[in-house]
Amino acid sequence: MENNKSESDEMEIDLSLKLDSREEEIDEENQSSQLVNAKTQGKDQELSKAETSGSSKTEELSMLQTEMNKMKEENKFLRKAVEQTMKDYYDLQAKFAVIHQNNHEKDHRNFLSLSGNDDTTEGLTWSPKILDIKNRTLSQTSQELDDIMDGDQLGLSLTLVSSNSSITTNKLVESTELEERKEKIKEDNAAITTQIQNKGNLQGGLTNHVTTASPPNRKARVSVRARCESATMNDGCQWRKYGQKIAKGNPCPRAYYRCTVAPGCPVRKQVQRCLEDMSILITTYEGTHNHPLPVGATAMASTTSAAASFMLVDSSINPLLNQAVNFPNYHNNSPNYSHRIPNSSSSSSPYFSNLRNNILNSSDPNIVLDLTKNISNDHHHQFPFVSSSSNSSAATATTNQLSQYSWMPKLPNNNYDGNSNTIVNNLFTSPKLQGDHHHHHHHHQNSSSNPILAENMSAIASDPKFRVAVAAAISSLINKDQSHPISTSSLGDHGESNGGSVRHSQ
DNA sequence: CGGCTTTGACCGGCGC
DNA sequence: GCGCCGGTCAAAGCCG
Repeated sequence: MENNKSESDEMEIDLSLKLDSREEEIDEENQSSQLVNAKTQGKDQELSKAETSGSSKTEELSMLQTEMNKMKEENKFLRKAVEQTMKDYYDLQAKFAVIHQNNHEKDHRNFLSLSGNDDTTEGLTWSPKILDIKNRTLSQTSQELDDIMDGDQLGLSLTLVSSNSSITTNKLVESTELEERKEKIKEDNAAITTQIQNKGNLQGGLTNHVTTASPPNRKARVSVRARCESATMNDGCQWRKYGQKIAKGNPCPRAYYRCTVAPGCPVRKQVQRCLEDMSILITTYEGTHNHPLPVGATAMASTTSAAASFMLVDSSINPLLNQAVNFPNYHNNSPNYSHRIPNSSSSSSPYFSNLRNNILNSSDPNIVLDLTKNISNDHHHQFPFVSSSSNSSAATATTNQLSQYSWMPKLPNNNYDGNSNTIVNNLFTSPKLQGDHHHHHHHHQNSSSNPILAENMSAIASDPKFRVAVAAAISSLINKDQSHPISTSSLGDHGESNGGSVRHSQ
């Protein structure tokens, strides 16, 4: 652990240096952009020579003021980015500590699994993740790093050596692995630093910070709470009931369904009425579809995807959460989802990282999408809010465009004090609902700290294409990391609430 | 008749 | 080891 300390210090220094250098570069960029603006102004002035000198001065002044405002906002953003980077850095540190601990506690045979897909390869889970960060953010860097990462991703070489060597050798191998991970953490910091390069470019930031989930140790789940009169929600998939039980603590029977869209599809779902409010149907999805899903899947799919992405980023930091995340996923071969979107929403936005941190504090790995909130009563539009199981406070009711989808009933207010991570349904707000907010976002608590970012977020998040893109991106990210798709189905299937014909589940 | 639901039996994990 | 509990199986019955 002392080694850890020294490493941390070392990395901290590295990070700060990188940050400094980045800021310098950014300053240079700002200066150059200023020069460009100045030149533009000069041309403008030439074109309007007829103007009086007084008016041109006024114009120049206002432009300068605008410029200053821009700079201020950029500085704000940069500050946020730095803060976020530091936070990520500490998160990584924590992660490293956990892995370090795991390395000593873990049975060696855990490392003998040939792929990270093995349920027992908890110790390896983070390697592909970091690799992914690297591939996405530092692809332009030296081949050495790629080699390091490749070797680490394989993990196989290490484990084989381990299996054929004495215990002493194993320890050496472990330390080697630790060294590599140490390297990776440094590289990860570099990746985060790279993220700052995209200051002012939200999308770039998103791109860089994306990580992918490692194979969960146990099946992850995404629960959807929605008001529904019928027995099940019409989520666009075909389901076959294979069991029913009365779970302890809830007199309402829990029904078990299996996806029948394709033979052998492992996706299951559980449907149960909420004890506190019988009008609320809790649908829990689990597993990954082994078949293509219709393109139309946007509503539930995107929401659950986003939820999953939060957990996904989360899981990159907290291995414990890794085991629980359910991602909506589409089949690898599905042409509809084969395109890759290099970013996922979650991480670079302060809002999302707050969300992530909230989830991080939760001991409950499951995700709950609460679609029972009312749309109209939210005058203080906020970004997604998560309540964790350790936190008894109910999720703040917010609006959700999802409730406007055909399969969703009209939703009255409901406060939910669940035991899971509850992502309130305004994950993505509709453009319509949001229209007013574009002009008044500075009134909102969360938006006030960074209006530009908030506006960007709003604009992006309100784009339906973005939601589809997020779902596709997540699935591709996940698929890239794993030879077999992570669980997720869930999202995929209900995704096309409009399209699919459900034969029986209801 | 095929596909579905129903429902009691069965199984494995977990805590005591 | 035992009992509880959640989840699944599979036989029987239902339905279009």
